[in-house]
Amino acid sequence: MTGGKLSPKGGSGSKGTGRAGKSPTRSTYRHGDLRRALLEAGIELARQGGPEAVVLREATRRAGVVPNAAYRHFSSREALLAAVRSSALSFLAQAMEAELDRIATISRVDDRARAMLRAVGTGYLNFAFAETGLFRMAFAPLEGVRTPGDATEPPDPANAGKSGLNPFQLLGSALDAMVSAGALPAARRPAAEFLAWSGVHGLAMLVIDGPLRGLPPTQVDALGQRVIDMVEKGL
Amino acid sequence: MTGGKLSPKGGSGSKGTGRAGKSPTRSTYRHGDLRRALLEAGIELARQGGPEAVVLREATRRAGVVPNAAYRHFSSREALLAAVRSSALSFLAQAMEAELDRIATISRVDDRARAMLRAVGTGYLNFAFAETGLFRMAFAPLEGVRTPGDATEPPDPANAGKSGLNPFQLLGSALDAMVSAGALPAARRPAAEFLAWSGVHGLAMLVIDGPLRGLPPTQVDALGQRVIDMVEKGL
DNA sequence: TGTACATCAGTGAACGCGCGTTCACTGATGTAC
DNA sequence: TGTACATCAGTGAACGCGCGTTCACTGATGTAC
Repeated sequence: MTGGKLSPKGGSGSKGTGRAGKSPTRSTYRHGDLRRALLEAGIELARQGGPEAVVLREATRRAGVVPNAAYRHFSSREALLAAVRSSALSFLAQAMEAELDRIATISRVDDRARAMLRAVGTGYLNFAFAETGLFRMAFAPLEGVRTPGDATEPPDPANAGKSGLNPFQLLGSALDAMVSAGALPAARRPAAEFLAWSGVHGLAMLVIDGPLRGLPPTQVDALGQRVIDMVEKGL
Repeated sequence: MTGGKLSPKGGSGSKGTGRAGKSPTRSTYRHGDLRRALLEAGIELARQGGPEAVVLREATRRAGVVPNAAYRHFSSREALLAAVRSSALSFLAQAMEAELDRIATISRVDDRARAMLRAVGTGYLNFAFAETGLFRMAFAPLEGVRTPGDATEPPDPANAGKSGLNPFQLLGSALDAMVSAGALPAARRPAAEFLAWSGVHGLAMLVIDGPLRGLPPTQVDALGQRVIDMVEKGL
């Protein structure tokens, strides 16, 4: 029984070398960083197939570990899903921030505020279309979690981008900027995030999962900008 | 072996009487209308738990029949799902028509056209919130079907309401009326259904499955009207 | 009016599937003396 | 510097689960003569 599934090429033994990553074999008995490996496998699974594809056993397979080993690091499949979802939300925030970075040069405050709103929306849609699986993961309803998207609720840093803001907060700050700049009447500010969010989220869902699936990318992008027009004008 | 699962209270024997409905026992060897019974069971399952809950074996259980009996009427679970989805779309169309009926009395054509758009949106949201499971069923992505919602594509009468129009067509006709009445510039008409649809669909998804889950009904309704305001103004 | 036969809707039994999760274990690591 | 021991990350084997689907069957119905 010596050896078994371990170490076909034997050797290193010392710790620190032991990040086997996605290889299904490993040279050490201990994995080294199994929690991270499972999380990364989970993210990859979600990327390809959304939340349903995040299967505990498959994650352990990819980490080169026996199925129940996962329970040292996650109390259940749901717990793994929750961690993957936090990452997905964080990626979404980053996509939104990337669009925000592109408009940093605009000087007029009202133009800039409006551009922020558009950037936030464009980043959201870009992510939804480029990373369909992760986008669906970000908004998957999880049993235990009160507000599934978690984009609205307790500002968990795990859900944030580089700015420290989560996707929902990024939208909120764009709207605040519009009010400050006089581009949006203060009376319209309350709950405005839900209106704007509905517009882009709806298009995303129709295109990703729904009746608009299969629409050519150029048309999807055009539609995206028109939805954002509608939101900007209609708020 | 005579009797078995059949006929505890024996009797009728003649056909036509034999609609056993949801009762798990039946007095005839033949069921009478199993296809319909399976479909209705499927609708009930979808109503309670959405598409995932439409489980072939459970539908047969409710129809009081052995699991594989379903294959006399549906070639696979997917085929049953497709039939259930058609019904769901038809119910959605009816909910929209019900709202349209309420505004039949408005005389000014432009007011009336605008009210049609609002009615269509309101009916859509009412249905989404009142019949969450069926709403999700209506837009579930099915393997075999080209355009999952089927609300856009070949106008299958099975998806329609009393007017003969499916949900997508109802929206389109409201927008056409707005153009005729001068309430919407013709230049804005193309693809306008996708913009309007995105707004209401997004809110529906956020509330049903997403981060806005659990919001009190009054707030949900208020938000619904504001989204419709945004759409009307932003189109 | 009666009999023979084809049709086909439902039965009965069984498959393989992969999943999440539990149990008792063993081997490697780090620490106290 | 060496030894004893506690810790705990990963192993190995097994569960029960319900699902969709296939097979060969049998019983009821309708029709041709």
